[in-house]
Amino acid sequence: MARIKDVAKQAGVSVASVSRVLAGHSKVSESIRQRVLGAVHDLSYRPDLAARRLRSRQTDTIGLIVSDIRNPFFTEVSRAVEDVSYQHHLRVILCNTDEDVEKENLYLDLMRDENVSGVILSPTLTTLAGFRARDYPFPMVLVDRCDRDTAADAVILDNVDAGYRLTTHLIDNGYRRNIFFYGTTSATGRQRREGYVAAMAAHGLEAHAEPVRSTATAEHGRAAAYERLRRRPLPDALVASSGLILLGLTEALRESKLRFPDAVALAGFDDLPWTRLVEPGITVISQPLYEIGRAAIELLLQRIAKPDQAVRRVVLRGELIERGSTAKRNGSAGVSVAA
Amino acid sequence: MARIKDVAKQAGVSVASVSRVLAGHSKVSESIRQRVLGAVHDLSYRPDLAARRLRSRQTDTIGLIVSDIRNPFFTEVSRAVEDVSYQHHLRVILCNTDEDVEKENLYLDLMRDENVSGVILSPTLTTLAGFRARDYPFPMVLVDRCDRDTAADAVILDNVDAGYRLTTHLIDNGYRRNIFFYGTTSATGRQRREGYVAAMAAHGLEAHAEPVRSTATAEHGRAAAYERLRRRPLPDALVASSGLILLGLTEALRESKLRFPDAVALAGFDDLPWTRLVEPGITVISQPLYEIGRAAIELLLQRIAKPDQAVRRVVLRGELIERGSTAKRNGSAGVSVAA
DNA sequence: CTGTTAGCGCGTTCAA
DNA sequence: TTGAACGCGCTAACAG
Repeated sequence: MARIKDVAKQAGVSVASVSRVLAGHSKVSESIRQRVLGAVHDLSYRPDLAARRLRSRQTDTIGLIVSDIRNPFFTEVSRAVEDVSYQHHLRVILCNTDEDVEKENLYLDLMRDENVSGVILSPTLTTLAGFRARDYPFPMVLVDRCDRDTAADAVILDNVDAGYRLTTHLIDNGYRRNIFFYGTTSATGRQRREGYVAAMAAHGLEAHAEPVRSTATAEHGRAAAYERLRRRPLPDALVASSGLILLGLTEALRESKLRFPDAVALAGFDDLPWTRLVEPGITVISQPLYEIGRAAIELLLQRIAKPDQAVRRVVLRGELIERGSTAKRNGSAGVSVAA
Repeated sequence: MARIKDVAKQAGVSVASVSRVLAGHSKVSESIRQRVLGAVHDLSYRPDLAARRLRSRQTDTIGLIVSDIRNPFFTEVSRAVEDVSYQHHLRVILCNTDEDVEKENLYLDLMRDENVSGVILSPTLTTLAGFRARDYPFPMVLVDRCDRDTAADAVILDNVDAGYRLTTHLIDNGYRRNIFFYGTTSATGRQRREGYVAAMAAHGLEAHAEPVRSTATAEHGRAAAYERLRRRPLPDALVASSGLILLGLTEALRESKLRFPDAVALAGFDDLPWTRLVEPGITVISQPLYEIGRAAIELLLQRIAKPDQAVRRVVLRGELIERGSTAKRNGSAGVSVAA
């Protein structure tokens, strides 16, 4: 393995000159430049990153900490983060917390030890409470989860609005006894529930929100829905606060031999391929997933460049995609309102 | 930020003793141990990884290079890799190649520069040709893709067998004009096609394999299938060589207003949630995804521990999951064979 | 068992 | 513009 001193010797210059040529920002005569580049090529020299990092105190590495990469939301976000990072010559360290605060803290400690350039975090509820980015020794951007008073850059959906619109759509289409299944492990589920509750109240309807411990799998959502579907009377509609919970609800309906929208309507979040494929299609709020990831990494890059600039927040709007699972009911309230 | 010398001073010992206590493998008196640990705690000392890596020439980092993390196969594999890595105090650097050889090479160079402990790679066809793990300066394990003569540790499905069994199942159930859509960008698709061709031949049937440039999205599969479904006569069945292509085929059938299995049967790979949800369920070969990822990282850990041991290969068997999309045809060959 | 010391490979002063 | 020398923080020899 060739070292910088080997290159210097081969080129007949000092190691400092080699370093300068490689760094590119200092003034070096063209002749030295050429000789160094030639030697680098001849020796197949590659700078030692460990040494460079020790000296420069920079790692060109960012950390991506999510609850579970298998959640399609985070899958897509991580892809965007990796894409942009790659373009900026940054490596990405991937971490899954499983909504476990201890694991999350271990990973955050790891980020400090790694001296990463920055971190993109989807925090647990516990960590989000009173969260301040400047309490950490590295730049950090939150994604997907963030409260109104959180002191950190963040990229989120307008969750309250999304929950409100999705619920209003159901009500407009004649569904009145709507049950909202929301994940209790993240701020997102609670915010969407808030919108649901507001929409129900705005129409003089009683809200029924079912908490779901939606830790990464759809299983909890399925179980909760299945339990509810055994009781009578049946609700008019089931609403999921996330893509994973929606999957669980769909499974529960299938298992209960209930067709939607005839027996029970269904709606939720994330426009994943299967929501289109399951007949007659499932109504969802679509999030611009890749865009969210891209915004997060770009916010982080800006924060790295200007550590002291004011906190910024990117709030994206979800798109309501109406499908058969919430088709208008005959003689429904929606119709009478329209009349 | 406290340094090792600060800890040494605070504890009234030498830096070497601090290093020994932290390393744990040398003999140190209990009194020094306690004092060092106390000082470490008092000063909130954290060793500098950059310095440690420069000195020890080890990074405790592994690279995971896949075509696209959004492919559910790699999503699940990456989760397993991260889990096991975490347990072994290893970090994971995530890389997406998009089946692009140039990107793949850049990432492999990066792995060298990073001096990673090892790499898990899902190689492009180009890279797989004549691949030898020992041509690289770090331990490497292949996942998902591997030829018979590849000189590298690898974890793969028995793809030929899986393609054969899936096709045989179709034939047994009375489907004879079966078209196989396979991804041309990976060895996996070709191997599964091989099994398909063999099964068709074994029953005296003509094989029709349609190449699909399945670069990470289902779109190419959808387009290819849609094109074919416009022509007459229709085939008896569509078979996908991967989960993503299966998604595309399903979309094409939906778009063509063709119901399965009545108009055309459908089968493919990967037992993802949606294959159960799309009525009447899609027949698939299920791969033990998490298991594949786990086997890969464990193979890598063993290779790291014993760099010179013989090349090993883990070949897993897929499980045929029969669903409505390939229901037995009336008066079919399957019935007559069974009679 | 403990301390002293010499690097690991590089970037960056400081003089020239 | 260029080169010599120092030190980033740590681990591993070596000597005691």
